[in-house]
Amino acid sequence: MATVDDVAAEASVSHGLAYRYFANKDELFSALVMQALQDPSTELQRVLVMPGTPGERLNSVVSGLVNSRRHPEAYQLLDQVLSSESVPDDLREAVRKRGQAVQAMLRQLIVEGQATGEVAAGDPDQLVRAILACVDGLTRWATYYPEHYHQHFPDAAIFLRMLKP
Amino acid sequence: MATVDDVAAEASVSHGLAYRYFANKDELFSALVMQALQDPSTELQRVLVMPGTPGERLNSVVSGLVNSRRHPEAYQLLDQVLSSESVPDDLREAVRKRGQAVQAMLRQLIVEGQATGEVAAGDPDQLVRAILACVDGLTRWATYYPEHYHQHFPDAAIFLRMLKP
Amino acid sequence: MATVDDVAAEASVSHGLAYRYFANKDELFSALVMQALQDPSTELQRVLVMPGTPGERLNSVVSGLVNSRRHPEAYQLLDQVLSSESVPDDLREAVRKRGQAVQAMLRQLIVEGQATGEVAAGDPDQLVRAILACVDGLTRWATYYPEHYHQHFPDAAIFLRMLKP
Amino acid sequence: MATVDDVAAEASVSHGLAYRYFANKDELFSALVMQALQDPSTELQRVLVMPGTPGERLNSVVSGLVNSRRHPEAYQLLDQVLSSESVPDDLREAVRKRGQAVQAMLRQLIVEGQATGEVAAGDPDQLVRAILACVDGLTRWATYYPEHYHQHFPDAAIFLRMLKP
DNA sequence: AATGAATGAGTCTTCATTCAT
DNA sequence: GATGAATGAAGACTCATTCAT
Repeated sequence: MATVDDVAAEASVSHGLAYRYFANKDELFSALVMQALQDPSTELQRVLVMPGTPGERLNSVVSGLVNSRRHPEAYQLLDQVLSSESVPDDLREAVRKRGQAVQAMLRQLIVEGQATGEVAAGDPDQLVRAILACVDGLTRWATYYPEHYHQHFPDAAIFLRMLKP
Repeated sequence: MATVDDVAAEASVSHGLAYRYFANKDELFSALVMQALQDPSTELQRVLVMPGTPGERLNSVVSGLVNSRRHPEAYQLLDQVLSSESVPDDLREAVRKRGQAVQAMLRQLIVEGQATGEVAAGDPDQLVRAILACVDGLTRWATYYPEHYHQHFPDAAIFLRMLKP
Repeated sequence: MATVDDVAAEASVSHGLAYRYFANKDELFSALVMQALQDPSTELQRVLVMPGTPGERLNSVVSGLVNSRRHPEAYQLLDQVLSSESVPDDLREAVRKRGQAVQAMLRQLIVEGQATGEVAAGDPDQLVRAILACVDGLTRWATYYPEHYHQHFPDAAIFLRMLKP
Repeated sequence: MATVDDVAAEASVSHGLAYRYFANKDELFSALVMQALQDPSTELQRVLVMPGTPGERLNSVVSGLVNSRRHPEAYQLLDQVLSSESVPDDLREAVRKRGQAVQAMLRQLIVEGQATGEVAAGDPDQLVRAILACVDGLTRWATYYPEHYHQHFPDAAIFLRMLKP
């Protein structure tokens, strides 16, 4: 991971000063993550209050999730939180919690969509996991194969086929 | 990353012994990764020489990839290689190379499948990325949400819908 | 060789601090040696530009070399550099180079002294080696028999007899 | 210093076997040194019982000491003992003791030589140190400037001039 | 007797953290 | 508030030593 000196230099302050604002490295890192945790969530909230059938709103949500990975910086940080062992447990838990909120929201839309016949039958939990695994995978690809990432970024429509009846 | 002591303890030996077998930590770690790199790859090769139409073989490959994540240990290690900064460059490159080999193979099948009409039209590169992002995402889910992973493991059929015309 | 902890403790600082000033142990040790290499060399240069016959200047040089061993600390360090296997090659070479400079200077004076008849005839290289072996030997004695070293420190006149015609 | 593996390999046995013969590395090293301590001493004993005036015998002793450094291997080992910090104290003491025996012997001959007028007047201890410093210095030169060592090995006569009245 | 697999204490090095200025 | 000198805990690596075979 980045050293405290790295982070402080990035902010153009001394590492000593960082300890005036944050008790330790974990808290400094947590603060950065919490910030990333806020930004994108708002976008999702808007989708939830949108009008339309469950299937239509599901389309919007999934498209939003997929396309948000066109600028994956914030998500890459959240990714790191989950994969790094040196991250404090409570931070990892916070990130995981947020992931589960997205899961629950998606599950609700899927169940409603199945009721209206707009979404394929089947275990809604499996469908949620399938969709979210894809979105998470996109984040990883953005990180590790950045060269061709934008050129062949998959259209959200492809992922939506998984939900088609 | 795991310490040499961690790895040695995992094998129930002292860290000193590890250095009888591996020149340094990098080589120890490389050996573990190379092993993970071998094991599952053979399975994929078999699928390639299978009989059947491109679409049928594509079904097999994707099902194989998806279901291989039911036991994600080896893939988690490969995941780590890509995400950890402290991994030697040549090792990361080896893992990336292998990923690209899978990409190429999948792309070939998709192009053939589109020719026979078994696979949806569209940029084959996008389809490849969509599929592989999903598979990669499954590995992450296995790692960070292990509790409910097996209960609601998505059926390969869900992912195959992305390729359906 | 001394450990980094030893050297740091000698300077009453933590080993960690040593790494603020020196990239690694080799550079720390090199710095100490280079310092020892500078200090006494200046003295010799002054003798070379002294007035007087070759024989007189030779007397001064040899007396200077011999008496410099009354405070052998710096020379002991140079001694260590040559005798320790764990010293980096370039450092050893620097010390060796300096020894050869002293040799060359001494040889020149001896040849001139032989021309004026102030120095005994014979292979000048042998005479150089004889004189310098003695001086080196004094350094060793200072190190390993420090008890009686100062009480019976040999007068430079004794060594000068080796050069008397 | 050499590792136990090095020494064992030199003797074409496993390091494990070394521990059957020697309690530990120190004792192994001590045994090597003690062996070197025996060999050359016999030569000196013979000189002591030689006939002749003190001055003549002194000539023989010094010539013997100087010329013994034409094959300095054994003495280099003794050198190491004194200069290495990791040598057990009792071993260093043994080597030092032997050095002092040579000193005492030489001093006796010098005192007798001064009585007969064959040796220059002056503090006999200084003369002893001067002679032995030279001999020790020769050992060092053999070790650290081996290239030109034999070509210009100083004749014993040069050193004997230090004792000339 | 002989081997070499196995252990762990000791050393170099990094980096989070503290604190005098 | 702000800096960076200083510390020490932790990790990679070496090697003397032990012991099962």
